[in-house]
Amino acid sequence: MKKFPQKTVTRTLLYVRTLDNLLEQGKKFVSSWELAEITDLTDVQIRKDISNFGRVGRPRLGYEIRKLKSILEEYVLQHTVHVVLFGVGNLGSAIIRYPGFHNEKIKMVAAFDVDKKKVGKKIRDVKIYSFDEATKVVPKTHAEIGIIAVPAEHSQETADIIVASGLRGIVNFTPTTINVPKDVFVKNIDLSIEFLSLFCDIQRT
Amino acid sequence: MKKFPQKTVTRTLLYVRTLDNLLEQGKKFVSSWELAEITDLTDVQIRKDISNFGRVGRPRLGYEIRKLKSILEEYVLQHTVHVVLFGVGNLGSAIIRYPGFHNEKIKMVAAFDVDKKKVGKKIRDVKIYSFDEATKVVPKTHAEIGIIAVPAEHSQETADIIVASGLRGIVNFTPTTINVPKDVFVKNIDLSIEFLSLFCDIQRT
DNA sequence: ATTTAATTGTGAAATTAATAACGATTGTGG
DNA sequence: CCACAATCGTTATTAATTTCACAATTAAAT
Ligand SMILES: NC(=O)c1ccc[n+]([C@@H]2O[C@H](COP(=O)([O-])OP(=O)(O)OC[C@H]3O[C@@H](n4cnc5c(N)ncnc54)[C@H](O)[C@@H]3O)[C@@H](O)[C@H]2O)c1
Ligand SMILES: NC(=O)c1ccc[n+]([C@@H]2O[C@H](COP(=O)([O-])OP(=O)(O)OC[C@H]3O[C@@H](n4cnc5c(N)ncnc54)[C@H](O)[C@@H]3O)[C@@H](O)[C@H]2O)c1
Repeated sequence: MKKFPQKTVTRTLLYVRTLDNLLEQGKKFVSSWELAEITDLTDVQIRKDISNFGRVGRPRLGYEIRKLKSILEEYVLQHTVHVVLFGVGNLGSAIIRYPGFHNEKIKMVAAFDVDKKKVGKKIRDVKIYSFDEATKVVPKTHAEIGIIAVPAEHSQETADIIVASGLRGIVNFTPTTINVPKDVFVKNIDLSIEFLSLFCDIQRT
Repeated sequence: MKKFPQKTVTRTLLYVRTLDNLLEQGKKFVSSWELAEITDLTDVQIRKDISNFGRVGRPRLGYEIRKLKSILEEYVLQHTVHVVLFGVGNLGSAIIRYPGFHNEKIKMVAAFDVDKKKVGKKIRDVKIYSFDEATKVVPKTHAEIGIIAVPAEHSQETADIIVASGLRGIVNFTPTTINVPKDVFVKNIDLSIEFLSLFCDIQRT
């Protein structure tokens, strides 16, 4: 896999999502300008991003949606991502029920909780295991990413279990920074910070 | 409010969160190096960010935590942010119950749903109103930010209601791009894209 | 009082990302 | 078949951000 600007990767995933929608609407071609309208970016930005993946557009017509989508996916979506969830509380339950995590792109394959009342249950075909079973169960699921949705004070021990289970990616919803070996990638999603930074944007105008 | 690099603002909010924790632990001083360890950034980055707000550190000792915190907050946390929620489903219910949205920094003040069974109920002291009441209720709450947590196909109409209610900020959890006037700020949180981009990071190593 | 070592603060360099400018291509209509 | 206008793709330019190098400061040790 060649390496592209990090931002390009994120936007490319947005393009794929958009192209999916356009396909559903029965459209065949789309121009960089139209994509810019939909995604709230600029047409130049979009052409620049796409140019990373080769010459795929046709002057006067734009991009053939199906073709563009398949080329982009080749670079950013080689195969299904399998995720496991740690902490089936308020947030975890919502995530486990999210249809966006039960499709051909992302599949949730197992969940873990310390609460004995939850262990053994199933939500949306996802079985809930005890935390102790993680290092044994996770490898069998072929998961690549673990989600941390436990109380903040247990985020580090959960991260340790995730690492011990062999996962290389973590999405951390707790408002804490976790320590992991440097070959493990962490994406922190701190909702409070998102809201506060948006508020700063508003104030500064 | 002066304007600082956008990235600096986000990190500053992270520093404030970290300083809060250190204070709770009873610490008095912290060095840029220690902050770097905790936040997983570099010490230079941290000093550079802080230098935007004046000379606050002391060589040989580091930063006095209480003082640093109060200076940073002066720039990024003038007062409580009030938020209202649209869509009290799986995700919305989790958010409404999140303690992080019921403190002196962020306060959820109202929720809205079209489901008659939910309207009139209360979760965590937050009353659920009907969508029709939004333009009347929201202004009374002094809210600044609206959250979109309705099914994706209703995101645009919800955005329209939020704008009509006079809010200048939107946090959009649906996997769609919404159209709003240019003086309204939108923060899109697309979990699927977060997961997929993390997966790209993993693959590229 | 002087030295030393740790630590901050900052201008300059390097990197990364976005924007602009413009040439190249090609479907369309005459 | 030719001119035209729309659209892509690429190179150059500018802007934002991070990293580097090092001077300035000062608490602590002697
Ligand atoms: N609720 C939200 O909308 C929201 C939003 C942003 C961030 N968060 C963060 O997500 C995390 C979970 O939030 P929540 O509202 O779902 O909390 P919750 O208390 O509802 O759920 C926590 C779950 O983790 C399990 N758990 C408890 N102790 C555990 C341990 N030691 N190890 C493993 N699992 C344990 C509990 O059994 C429970 O099922 C918290 O850190 C919170 O700060 C929540
Ligand atoms: N569940 C998750 O963890 C999750 C994660 C990421 C994104 N999302 C997105 O968040 C949104 C909500 O997800 P969810 O799982 O809570 O869905 P949900 O179906 O559980 O909840 C949707 C809520 O919105 C209300 N609603 C329905 N139609 C409405 C309308 N026209 N106007 C206003 N409200 C309406 C419903 O009554 C319901 O309470 C979706 O767009 C989803 O894609 C959800």
